[in-house]
Amino acid sequence: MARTPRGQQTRDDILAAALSEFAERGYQSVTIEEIAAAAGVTKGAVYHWFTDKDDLGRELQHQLYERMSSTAAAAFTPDGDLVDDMSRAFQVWLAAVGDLGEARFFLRDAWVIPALDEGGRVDHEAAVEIVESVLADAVGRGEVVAIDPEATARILMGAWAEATLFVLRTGRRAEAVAVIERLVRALRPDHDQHTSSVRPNVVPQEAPA
Amino acid sequence: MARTPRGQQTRDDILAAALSEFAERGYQSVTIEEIAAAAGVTKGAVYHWFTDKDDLGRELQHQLYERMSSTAAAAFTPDGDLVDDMSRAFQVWLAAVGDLGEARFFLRDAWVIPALDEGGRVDHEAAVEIVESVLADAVGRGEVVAIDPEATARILMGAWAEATLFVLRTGRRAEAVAVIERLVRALRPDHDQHTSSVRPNVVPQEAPA
DNA sequence: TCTTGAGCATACGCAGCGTATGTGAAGGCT
DNA sequence: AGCCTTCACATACGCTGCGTATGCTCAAGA
Repeated sequence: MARTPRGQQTRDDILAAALSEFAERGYQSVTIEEIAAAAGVTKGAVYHWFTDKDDLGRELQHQLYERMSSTAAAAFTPDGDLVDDMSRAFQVWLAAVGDLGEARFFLRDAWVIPALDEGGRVDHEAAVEIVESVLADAVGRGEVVAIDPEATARILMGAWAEATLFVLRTGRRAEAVAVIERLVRALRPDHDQHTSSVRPNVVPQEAPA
Repeated sequence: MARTPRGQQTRDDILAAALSEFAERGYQSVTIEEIAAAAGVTKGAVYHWFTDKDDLGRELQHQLYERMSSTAAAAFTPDGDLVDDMSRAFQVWLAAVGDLGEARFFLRDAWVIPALDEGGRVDHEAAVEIVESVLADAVGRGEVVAIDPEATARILMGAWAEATLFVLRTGRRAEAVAVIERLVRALRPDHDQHTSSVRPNVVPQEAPA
């Protein structure tokens, strides 16, 4: 695809311009020519590097996914506490997310770009599978009640996405984190057996804003 | 708008045809002329009853919302148990939802039809406010831990929507209901009172815009 | 019978996407 | 030193689909 350094530069320019426009005005209402103009090239350049508008959108989705998920996925420790891991992953994710426009493009417009079941959703499916396997492990260790891992993973991702938009819209980050943590904590077994090992009293390392 | 019975009939035909097409192939890829053809009329009839494609889409969204939410909202009893109410509301909602295509149109395409913050989302905002007020009441009664009602309502709605799509895709209704119930149960106060000391893991990050 | 307006059909302009084709510059080949 | 090829775009065009402007038809009053 990208061969010469000059070509790579224009390709990056196009992607950056497209992300900016998409974040500001939404995927549908942005024209190829507008993207080209914002990148300082013409339509031909865009169609040289991308087959069509959806291809460009999918590439951007993939880049955003890489940026946000790579750090978030690292927050899941192999045998760590599920609630801690999820809470940390969510906050790392929040830090990696850009502004509200980018998040809306990433989380909402994502469903419009491919035909909804084509190749563009592989990233999202991969993310679901990560959460799913983490949940399955936790279930296996008895840390979490026996609950369908796939259903739980997908539903949690829905909550996750909505929480992201809420934080970016309102700025009330602590509230959203508290809710997410509370929801994940719900997956722990009931306190009937009340083993003291499940006592996650986390000491704050820094003062919360 | 709709004056004569014949006109009302045509208008209903257009709406029915549009919903069918949207559910099958998605909002964007369906043409006005295709809708008109499916309804047995021409484009002129569609533009006689609706100002544009988005207006038609918004009307359908509103109809679907009415159908699904009217029953679900009735499941919330004035001073009932929150977990029971939410669980019942979710199942009533599931029963009112049509097929997967309709749900995808309703839950996914909804964010594309207006400019995302225009008048089309009033239904969704109203639904959020219902849940929010129910939560606020429950918080006031001490039935639910002190938690931001708006954040909780929105995040729960995200989980709710994802659970709906999961059920319609997989048919595993019981699993999804179990997860939803579990998540709502998480909002109840802990039996042992160590909630107030729990702080989320703090990740260094500047406040978003 | 004539008018009026509601309910649609037909025809058209225009934007925006994708394609087909043209062009200049930077290397290789001989 | 000329030539050719390939990359990296630009230009021009056709086509689709939206919205609009206008024309037609029929039923219900006047």
